[in-house]
Amino acid sequence: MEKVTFVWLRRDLRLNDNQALYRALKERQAVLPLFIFDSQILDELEDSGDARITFIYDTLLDLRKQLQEIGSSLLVRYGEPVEVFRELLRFYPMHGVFFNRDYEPYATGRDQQVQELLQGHGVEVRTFKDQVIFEGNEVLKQDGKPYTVYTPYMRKWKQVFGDTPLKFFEAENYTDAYYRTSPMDMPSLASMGFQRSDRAFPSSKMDESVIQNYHLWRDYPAVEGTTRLGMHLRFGTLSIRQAIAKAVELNETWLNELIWRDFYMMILWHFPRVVDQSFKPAYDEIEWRDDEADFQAWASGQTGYPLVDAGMRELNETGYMHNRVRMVTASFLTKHLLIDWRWGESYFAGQLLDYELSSNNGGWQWAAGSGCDAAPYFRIFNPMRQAQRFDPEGAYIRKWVPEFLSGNYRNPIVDHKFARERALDTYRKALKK
DNA sequence: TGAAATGTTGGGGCG
DNA sequence: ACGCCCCAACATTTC
Repeated sequence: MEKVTFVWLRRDLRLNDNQALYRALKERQAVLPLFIFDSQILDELEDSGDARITFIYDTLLDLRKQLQEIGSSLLVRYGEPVEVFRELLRFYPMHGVFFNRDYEPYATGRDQQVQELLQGHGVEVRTFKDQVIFEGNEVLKQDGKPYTVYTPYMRKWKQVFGDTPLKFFEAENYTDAYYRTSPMDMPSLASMGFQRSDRAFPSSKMDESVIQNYHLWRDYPAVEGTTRLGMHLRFGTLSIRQAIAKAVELNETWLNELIWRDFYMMILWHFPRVVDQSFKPAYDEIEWRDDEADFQAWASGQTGYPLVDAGMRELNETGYMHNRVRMVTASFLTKHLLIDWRWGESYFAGQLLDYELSSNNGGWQWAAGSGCDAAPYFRIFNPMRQAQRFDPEGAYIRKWVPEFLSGNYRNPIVDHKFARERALDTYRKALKK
């Protein structure tokens, strides 16, 4: 049996412009892509109908089909990755395992264990940069330390990026290097404890007119003015390099948003404690109210503030929320209701199809004021004013909170002026300690 | 990638 | 013609 080189796919679910796959195909023979449904991650999910699992599953079916058309296949397993590799070592003579680096704390620990296991068996492991343009140590301040403020980071990022065109990892010409095999079975969704979801997923195609007008329309939730590509960047069904190239060509504002993505991934990699601690430690002195009933009202879109409720209902029904509204709902939970940002972050993590730990954590800590380069604590969104400015016709609110106009809408859960002053008092008290 | 409170200015009504 | 007041509009400060 010939020696196989595995390419372990994780958050890079595509066959083209995928650095690990490209390098394996170019440098090796008998390359077999592998995906592992990580039971450590899946078992933590609360909803057995989680649409993201269906999305991954259907994406894998599609990749397997593409691979079968060229005489290869996709190996899919369910379990703890270290155990899966231990088993694969018994069945396959391995030449190597290639994969793209992941920067989350859980993933780095897991990948380290896998690497040790494989190297202990004499299998070469090679890892690559693929899901970001610049990794944590590639954009640093003069003093060699990481940036913790976005704007100077963004300037340096652009300086390092320069003006040479991006190189893509075009793999089409190397299909002979795939492992020849008959079609392989995949574990069923049911066998992993999941049911199929019928939720609609956004397209991974980049809409040029949306990108061109991004700076004009991105703040209006009633308008289809954002790209909705977050999910595809999360799972790698769109390459970040393709997106960056398009942004450089068409829209600076969108480019800056993509740089936020690198920024927050870099922050998470350098400061993994932000996963459960405030970037600014003083903010962990805040006496959160943590009121369960208020949290439920917020989560279910029953706060009596139409823009907040519209956002939460959009999230609950579609798995998506417009970015402007994410800021408003997050500000409302942390400031008006004085509920710990971790509660909100965790709720978004469970609902958002495009959920990405680094960005979600960064965004929540930004809203709560606890993050690096966060909004100062006294910057409190007025949900009525935000609605006036960004949904002036009320089209977004009408769509998600139809009873707002018919007069059956509930009273606000808390008075704005009162909640604002309560938040200021509570934050002030914690921060002057 | 705020909003509210406070300060300043200037036009117009009016005695 | 002038001073006074009101208040909108804008600017600055404060949270």
